[in-house]
Amino acid sequence: MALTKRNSTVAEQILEILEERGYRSTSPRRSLAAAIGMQDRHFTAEGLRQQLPPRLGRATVYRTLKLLVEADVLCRVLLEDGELHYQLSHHGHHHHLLCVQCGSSQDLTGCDIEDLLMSTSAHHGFELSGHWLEVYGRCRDCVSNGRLTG
Amino acid sequence: MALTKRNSTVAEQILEILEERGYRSTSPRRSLAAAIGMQDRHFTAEGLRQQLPPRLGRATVYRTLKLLVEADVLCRVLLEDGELHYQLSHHGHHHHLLCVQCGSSQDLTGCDIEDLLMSTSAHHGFELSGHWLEVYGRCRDCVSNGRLTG
DNA sequence: GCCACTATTGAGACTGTATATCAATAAACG
DNA sequence: CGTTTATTGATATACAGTCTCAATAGTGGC
Repeated sequence: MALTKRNSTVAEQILEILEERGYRSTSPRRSLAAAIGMQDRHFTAEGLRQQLPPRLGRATVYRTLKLLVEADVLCRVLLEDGELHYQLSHHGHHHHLLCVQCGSSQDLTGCDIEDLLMSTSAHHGFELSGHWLEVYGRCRDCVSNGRLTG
Repeated sequence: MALTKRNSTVAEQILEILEERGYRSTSPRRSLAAAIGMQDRHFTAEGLRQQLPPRLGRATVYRTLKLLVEADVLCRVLLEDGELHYQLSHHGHHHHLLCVQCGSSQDLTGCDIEDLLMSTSAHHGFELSGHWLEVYGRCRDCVSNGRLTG
């Protein structure tokens, strides 16, 4: 259900996915989809709302974001300060490397976290059903472009 | 700085740790410490407040909880629904196995998460500075006491 | 014990995020 | 078209947490 760049735009794909799930294609949702397609970073609900016509109600923004998370179009990103952001989801369940300096994020791939958790949980007699992981640090660019750690 | 059960009560140890860090032993803090010592589960700030004399202000509860997290007396626990809880911290930085059925939590030990994250991050040119992990599932007791998955 | 100094408190206002209500509106489809 | 039903948005509300600031209360010195 995740987005795969083909010939259609991100906004079009978002609407398609919603329709596949039985949701109507409405004018507010088209605006939302277009705005989400323009984001190149993770964003907050309120930040997104400011980029939309003011007539679009707050509730609609939050409702739609929730739908899109359920549809795995978006994923939630928890910043180190507790702020909740959203970003396009590309890989089903995955985790993020969040740069605390420039705010960029990359997906954490090539990581056997799931396996490790599964086996460790088993040692505790624990039947694993889910987990939440965010990783904070500095991305390659920020590390090389200057030593400023602030 | 974490708690170690010796001859003194948890409440006494909490106050000692605060004093070591230069904070005064006040009546509200004694109430808070006593109440925290009574918890046998992770708890919310508001939940704790309801167990305290009403004259104890909301701000004081939140302020003290923050102090205790900084002092590593408490750690934060993020439930699957996004609710933030607190519980006594025993092992410095660690993670939790949270039972979604009975609400219990155990510390995740014998897990090389840090090492794995470190090496995987390095592959991405990422300089790791911190992370947040919570694991959800069913504890040993809930798994054996009945097959109900609800 | 008393004083002076300063940390701490708490009432209440405020912020930011998110959800609930519900009448009005607008898709979808025959 | 017209009917049906999802959707919307203004608004109220909820909730978690922080800020302000005058009043209070520890603490250490005497």
